[in-house]
Parts: sequence; C-alpha cells; structure tokens
Amino acid sequence: MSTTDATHVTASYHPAEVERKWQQRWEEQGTNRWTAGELRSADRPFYNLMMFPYPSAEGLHVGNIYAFTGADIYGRFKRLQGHQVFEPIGFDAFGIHSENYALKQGINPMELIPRNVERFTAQLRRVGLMYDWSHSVDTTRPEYYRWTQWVFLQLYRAGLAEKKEAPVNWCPGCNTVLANEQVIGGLCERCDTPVEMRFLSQWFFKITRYAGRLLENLKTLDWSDTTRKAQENWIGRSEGAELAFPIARRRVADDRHEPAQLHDEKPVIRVFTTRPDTVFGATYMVLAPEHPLVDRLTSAEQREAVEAYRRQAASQDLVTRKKTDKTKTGVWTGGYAVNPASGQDVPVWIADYVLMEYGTGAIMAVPGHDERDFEFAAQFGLPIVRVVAGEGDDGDTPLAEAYTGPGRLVNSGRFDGMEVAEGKRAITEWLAGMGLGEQRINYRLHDWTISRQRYWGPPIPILYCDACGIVPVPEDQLPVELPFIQDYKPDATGVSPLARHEEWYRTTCPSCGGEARRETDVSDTFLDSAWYFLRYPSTDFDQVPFDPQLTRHWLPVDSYIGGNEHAVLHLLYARFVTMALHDMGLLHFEEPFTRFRAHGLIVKDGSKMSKSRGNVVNPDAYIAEWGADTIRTYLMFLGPYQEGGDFRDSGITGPYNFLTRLWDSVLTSEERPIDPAVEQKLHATIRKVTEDLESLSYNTAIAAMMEYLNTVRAGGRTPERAAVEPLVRLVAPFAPHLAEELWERLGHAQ
RNA sequence: GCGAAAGUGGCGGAAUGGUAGACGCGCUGGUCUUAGGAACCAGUGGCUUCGGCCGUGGGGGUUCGAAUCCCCCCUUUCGCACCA
Repeated sequence: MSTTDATHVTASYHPAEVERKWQQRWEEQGTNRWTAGELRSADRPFYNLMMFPYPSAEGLHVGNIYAFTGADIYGRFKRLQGHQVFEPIGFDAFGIHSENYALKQGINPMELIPRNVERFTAQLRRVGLMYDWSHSVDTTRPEYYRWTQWVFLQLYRAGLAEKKEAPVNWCPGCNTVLANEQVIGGLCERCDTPVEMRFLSQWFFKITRYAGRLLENLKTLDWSDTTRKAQENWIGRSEGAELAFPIARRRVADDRHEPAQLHDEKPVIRVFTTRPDTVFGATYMVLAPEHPLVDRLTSAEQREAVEAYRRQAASQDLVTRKKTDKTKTGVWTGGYAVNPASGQDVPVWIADYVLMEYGTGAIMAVPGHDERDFEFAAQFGLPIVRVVAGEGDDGDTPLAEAYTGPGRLVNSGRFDGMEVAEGKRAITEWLAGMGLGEQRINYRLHDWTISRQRYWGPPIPILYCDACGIVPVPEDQLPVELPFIQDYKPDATGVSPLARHEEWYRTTCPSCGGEARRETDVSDTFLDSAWYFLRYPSTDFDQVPFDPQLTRHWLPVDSYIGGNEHAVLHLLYARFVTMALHDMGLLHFEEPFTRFRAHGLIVKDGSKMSKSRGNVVNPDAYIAEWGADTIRTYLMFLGPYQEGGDFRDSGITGPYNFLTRLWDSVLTSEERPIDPAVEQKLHATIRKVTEDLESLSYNTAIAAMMEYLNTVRAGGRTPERAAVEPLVRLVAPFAPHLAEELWERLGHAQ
C-alpha cells in the first residue's frame, strides 16, 4: 500500500513550488523567530552565529551562500538535537567599501545602502536559512551605532582610547588612515593603492595592553588551527631586553636643540633586542629616519645629508620602503652613543630598514650576528666584531657572513665562555643592575588606529572644548547622528568631509556650556563588527546595548563560522573589545566565540571568481533553475567545507538527482517490514551523518546519504517506508524545504 | 626568510595503520522510447600473454601490512615578512 492516498497523484519534484510554500509557512508561523520572553526562558540555548555580510551592490555572492548555508546546516542540526537555536543575521554596512561604491555611483550612501540591504534581504530569504529576522541589526542605523559610540566611550573611560600624534598608514586612494591590519603587503586592502606613512593625530585603542592575554587565551579556544596560528603570528611575541645607550654628549656637535621628548628625560637611545647576549658586538646604532632623537644627534656637518635622507624616506610608500631585497641605504647622523657593555662610543646612523613602528624605532647593530646589520656594515665599512663562536670555531677568523647559530660568547669581557642563552640572562641582569636595561617582551601587534577621515561611519563621540579639552559626549546624548550631507567626498587634507560642516560640528560643551567642536572623524567599520554579536539577542531593548540577563543566558557564542580573511581583523578586535568590557565588569566572559571554524573558498571552474574574469556565479539564476535545496546540497557536496571547492555547473545534477530520487522514493514507498540488511545500513548511515555534521564534514555526510539511498533502491526495488522516513530527517539540515514537504506528506504534523 | 595547509583516476573528491579510488560528475553498454542532452539497470585506475602485474608528487626508512607514521627532496596554495 502506498503511503499516499490512492487518489492522490504523486507529483514529481518541483522545488520552486515546495520552497515557496515552506518559506511562507515558516514566516507565518514564526518558526525561526524568538520573542524576548522565549529568549529568556530557553532551557537549552544555542547561539549559532555567522559573520554578517557587507551588503555590496552586486548582491549576494555565492560565497556568502556557501558560508551561510554551512553555518545554517549546523544550526538546524543542533535544533534537531533538541537545542533552542538562535540564528541571527545582520548587515555590516558602514565602511570604506560601501562608501567608495556610493562615490562611484554618485549616490549618497545614506540612500544607496538601504537599497542594497533590501536586495540582500530578499535574496537571503530564498536560501532557506533559519534566520530570526526579528533580531537583525544594521550597523548604519542610529539605534545600532548609538551603542557603537557607547562602546567607544566605555573604552575611553577605561583609558583604552587615546588621541595621539603618531606615524600612521595613509591611503592616498581612499584618503584616509588605515589600521595596520588593513594594509596588505604595503597596499590598501580596499583599493590596492600603495600606503604612505603620515604623522597625524588619531584615536587609538590600546589593544597592545591586551597582547599577552590575547595570545595566551588562544590556547584555550576551540578554533580552527589556521586561524589560531594567524593570530599568534600577528600578535608576534618576542622575548628579549630593552637596553639603553646613552648619547655621547661631547660628540654631539650641534647642541642648539632642546632635549628630545622620549619616555623620560635621560639622553639615552632605547633599543629592543632579542639578542642582549651580543651587546658587546654592537658597533654602531641605527635609528628609524622618523625617530624623535635624530634631530638632537645630528651634527651641523651632517644635517644636510640627514635631512635629505629623511625627506626621501618620507616620500616613499610602504611597499618600496619595506622591500627586503633592496640594498641597504642610510646616513650617519654625526652623533655617537655609548655601548653600555663595552663602554665604547659607537656611531649613530639612520636607515629605513629600521622601522619606527616596531620596538623602539632604534636598534643596536650587531653586524657579526645579524644578517641585516652585516649587510649594512659591509656596505658602509663599519666594524664587524665577533662575539659568539660556534662549534669548532676559534673565534678569530673574520666573518664572511653573520653568524646566527648557537655557541659561546667571546670578546665579551667576563661573560666570555657563556652559552648564548645563559649570556642573554646574565648580561641583561648586569645591565639592569646599572639601570641600563631590563627584560622585556615585545609584541608585533600595534595599537588599533580607529579614526577614519571619511564620511560613512559612526562619528566618534568626542568634543573639543577650549576650556575643558577633550570631553566625551554624555551617554544620554547618544547617538551623535551622522548628518546627511551632499559633499561627502573625502580629500587629501587629512580631515573628514564632516569638518566642512560647521553647522554640524559646532556645539556647546556639556561640562562648561562654552563653545565646543565635535570630533569630525568617524570610527573604523571594524568597531561596528567588534561587538554586534552582543546586540542580536537584545535588539528588543532600546535603552541598553545588551540586556545583562539575556547576555548571561545566551553568550558567549556557541558556534561561529566565517571566513579566514578575518583571522587578524574582526576576530582579533572582537576578542579585544570583549575582553575590555569584561574587565569593566560588563560581561561575564572574556572570550566571545567558544568555537570558531573557518570555511573554505569557492572558486569557479578552477579560478577565483572576479568581475574581470566574468566568472562570477549569480546565485539567483541557479536557485531559480534548481531550487535552493539543490544549491545548498551541491555547495556542501563540492568538497570539505573547511577547504572550499570548485563550483562547476556540470556537478549540480548529482545532488539534484539525489533529491529527486529521495522524493520519488518516499512517495512510492511501501508499508512493509524493513529488510534487515537495509536496516543495518540505515543505522550505520545515521551514525555517520551525525558524526559528520558535528565535524562539518558535510561532503561525506551527503555521500553517505546517497550511498544509503542507492542501497534502498538497489536493483530497482521499491523502498520500505521505514527505510526512507529516517532519511528525510537526516537530509533536513541540507534540504529543509524538501524535508518538510516529505515529512508532511508522510502524515506528520510539523 | 618564517608559519600553515596540501599533492590520490579524465574531473571534484573518499579512505589518517588493515580490500586505494566511497559518493558525485563525465564516459561506455543496455532497457524503455517516434525521439532524447529524460528515467532506469550495469560497467568504468593503468597494463595484461587473463595467470596476474603495477599504482596515491620523487627517493629512502619503520611495519606482517603505509595514501596514512619517520627522514630527505620537488611542486602548489595561503598567511606574515628588513619585526631587531
């Protein structure tokens, strides 16, 4: 007997019909929506998060669908396991990318972006994702960025936001400052223009204060290895010592200059080194051309050459400057410093191979044991002294190249004979005793520049008052709304377009009532996304950024899935902001994402999708032709989810045929006892699919289901109802519409 | 240079110490059909004297047994990169 009514004609599989029906029903019945009360009372909460998209004008990309579907499948799996799954989505719509596009179109982003959001929303609704649209966020809405500004103020109060004059990355293409993380190989991440170094007064977040903890905590996180490693490298911990080389006063010919403003008033050059054991071999010093002590050290005779060199270095973009293979250049300042170990005067040079942004911006040069210093010394005829002798090395033969291996110290006074490791410790201790050094851990990580001289972002909630100085905008006056202006185009002046609008920036000081001026820079988009996951559960509340009770109930995030391109950007910033809010007592956890998995990249026919190649997959057309269920299943079947895959049109028929066969099998199935061999295979399949879902091995889960269906239908046999009914549940995370329809046709109320 | 991942049929990939190539695409043959770029069934790593032999980038090793573990080399992709 057929499971369907004898008079009922078994219709063939029409995805469009089925999908329309179920999307509508889910919407009407609020299947995926949560009320505030339901969120509060959920007893097995599972927060399933995916990286929210930037709503580009091109519309939803197949890569977005790949990312979201993989995350959605995991959420649906958890729901089938009895969890109450909260799966929100939103839009990361502020930022240079959006703004640049608006500029190109000549449409104000305030008008353009909402259209993109609308289009994205419509496209996303067709994919069959279990989003709770009632808890969505859009970072460009005042009701959202009000709280982004609030986050800024909390960091400011905690002393973690600071305005300072500093060398920053300036993109002449985008006319704005960029965070270090947004400079890729010396180029702007958005427009590929070579980035320049400028000295500007900017707002910074002191993420470096958290460097140690950000690094340490990584060990405790259940994250993709690649992502963890990327953060580890980015934070870049190195152990060593900071040593002080006093300036040799008598040798400074030109003393008209005021003493330099360093961290203290002592006329010393501070250097960071990982090799304090080689300090006896430091035969010269090099400062970055921008180093504040250069003026003080430069002699009258050398001034012209030094100035010329500094001008030249300043004019170079970062790509040219950081080329490792170019020959070393540099100029002697005419000044000397005292090697604190050997007591000898060593000449002080400037050279662009020393970077102002790392360490102290100055190095002690040990040509005998550092490749770069050796190259520089060889080029300029500076003395090379050996202070480490390797195995079977008499310590006398002149070095043909820098020796960086292990060995014992030589030419190092009473430290001669010590092993490198011992020497490091002993020499650091000795110099520390004289107040000329200390053990030090240095991080590659920089403070996070968050000022952007652009229009399309949340205004930084700060006022400048002649009487009171820097004044934070009172929290009850938030948001500081971004005004609608026509001339939002950025320029090379180093200030935001908002600085052209006096009517906007002129205001009164909340503490003295006098005249004040608003900060006209906006904040980095990455601040918007550094806390959005805190907002989702609490979008029903407009008087707090995140409701304490809901936050305690739902956070940290249980599963987070996204692209690895954010390994050092978003994922690091979100961790920092969370940690800072935790330290202020505002959050009960310090790591936002318990589990993170990076998905792979989708390519088309073996090459990266790009507009110029003309091989960008338009997901709408594919969904219209094959149905969302087929596209979802196909994308997951392409290859291991965490490695990505190659989208080829010819492959879609496989998953499509599978779903069609499943449809037919269910609707023609018979009510009869299940064959024991089939039953055994069924249980093996359930087990396999369950394990694969947990590990995101979606491709093999699908393969297992196909294999099982092949067994069920082997030799053209009619399937037993008991053989196919469980398969409908197994396939549900992948093809939710089809599964619901079949489940209903099998006589189950949903 | 440093760090990470990977190299398996015509193609995407499966198998992490135990029958290599699951599953799918493609291809071949068949059934049905007026027809089929539909559906269904069967086959499909290479060589073969039909006994078998060879086969997971290359070379060596451990093991009763290696795609899988170890050593050396080659190639590709990604991240970081004059980081002191």
